[in-house]
Amino acid sequence: MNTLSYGLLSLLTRNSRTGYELTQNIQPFWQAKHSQIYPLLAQLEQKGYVEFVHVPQSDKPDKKVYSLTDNGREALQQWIAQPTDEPVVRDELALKVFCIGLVSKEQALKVLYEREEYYQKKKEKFAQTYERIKQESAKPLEELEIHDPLFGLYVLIQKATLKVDADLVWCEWMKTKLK
Amino acid sequence: MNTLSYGLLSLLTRNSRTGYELTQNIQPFWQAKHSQIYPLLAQLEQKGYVEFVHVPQSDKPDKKVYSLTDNGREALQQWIAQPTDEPVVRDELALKVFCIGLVSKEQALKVLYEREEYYQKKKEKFAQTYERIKQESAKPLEELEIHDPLFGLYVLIQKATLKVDADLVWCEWMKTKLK
DNA sequence: AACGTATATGTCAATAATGACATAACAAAG
DNA sequence: CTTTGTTATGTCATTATTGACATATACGTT
Repeated sequence: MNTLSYGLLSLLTRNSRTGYELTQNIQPFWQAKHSQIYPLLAQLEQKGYVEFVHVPQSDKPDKKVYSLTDNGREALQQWIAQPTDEPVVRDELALKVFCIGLVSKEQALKVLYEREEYYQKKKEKFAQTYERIKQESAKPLEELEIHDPLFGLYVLIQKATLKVDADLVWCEWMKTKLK
Repeated sequence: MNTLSYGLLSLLTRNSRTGYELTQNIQPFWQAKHSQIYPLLAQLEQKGYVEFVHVPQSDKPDKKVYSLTDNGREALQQWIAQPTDEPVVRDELALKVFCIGLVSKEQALKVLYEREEYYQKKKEKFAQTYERIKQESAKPLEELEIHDPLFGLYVLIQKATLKVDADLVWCEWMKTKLK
C-alpha cells in the first residue's frame, strides 16, 4: 500500500470525511488530485480499512462519507512503527535560483516577489487553521498532549509555520542581495 | 519540456558534468534517479540544448561530459521568465504525525529521533558545501552578487540551512512535548 | 441568459518517477 | 579470495501522479 493511502487513513482518525474533503484536507501534507484519491479510497474499502455511508443531499450532489475501521486503525499503527521515508521536495524555484545569474536583477526580483506572495498566503492559511483549532479545542493548545485528537494537527501547524517563516526570512534577505 | 530537464540545464550553467554527476548534484533541489536523468539528457541533446564529448578512462568506466549550448542557455532564460510552479512536498512524517496519538510517547519519540538524525546529517552536508564554495570563491561569499557564478548555489545553501534549522527547532520542541 | 465557482464522484490517457535488471572495472575491507 | 562500494551508462516494467473529460445541482456575478 502506498504512502498516500496511509495518509488518507491518518486523516480519518480524527473524523469521517468524504473523498472530496480528504482531497482538500491532505493538500498541506501531501499534494494529490481527486483523480488519485477516489481510486485509492475504493481500494481501501475493498481491503476493509475504511467503510462508507451514502448521504443523499438535495441542494448539493450526494456524497460518500468514509470512516476508519478497526482494521484500518491497526494498519496505521503498524505503519507508524516502520522506518519513515525521507521527504521528497521538488521546487522549481530552487532550480531557477541556481542559474539566476542568467537574468537581470529586475527579472530575478520578479521571480522572488511571486514566491514571497505565495509564502505569505501560506502563512496566513496556517494562522487561520491555528485559530480554528484554538476555538475547537477544550484546552489551551500548549497544554494538549499526544493522545488528544487535536495534538497532531497542532504540532504540524507549528512545524509548517516555523518553515514558512524561514522561507520569508530568506525572501527578505534575498531582496537586500538584489538591491 | 518538464521541470527536471530545465534543472539539468541549470546545473550545466556552472560547469560541464556527466550524467552521473548531474544525478548526484541535483538531489538537494529535486530528487530523481539516474534512470530518469539519462533519457532526459538524450532528449536535451536531440533538441540541441546540450552537447557531450566522450571521455575514455582507463581506471574507471568511460564517461560522457555534457555541456550547455547557446540554445540551451536561451531556453533557460525564457523558462525563468515563466511563472514558477508551486513547490511539491511529500513528507511521510507529516502524515504519521497527524495520527501520532495512536501510539505511545515512546514510539512517537522513536519516529522523531529518526527524523532528527536525518535533519542533522542534512545540516552537516549543507555546512560542508558552504565551506567548499567558500574555498572556491575569490570573494567572501557575503559580497557575491547575482552575476557571480557561485551566487545561486550560495543563496540556495542559505535557504536550505534556514529551513533545516527550523526543522531542528521543531524537533527540540517536540521532544519537550513528548517528555 | 451566460459564465464562473463550489460541491461531489468518477474514469482514462498521458506523463513522471521508481525499482529492478544489465554490464564492467577498480579499490578497499574482511 | 570474496564481498562490498564507487564510478559510469543504459533499458524497461511497474507504479505514481497529473490533466482532461464527464456529469449534475445551486448560487452569485456579469
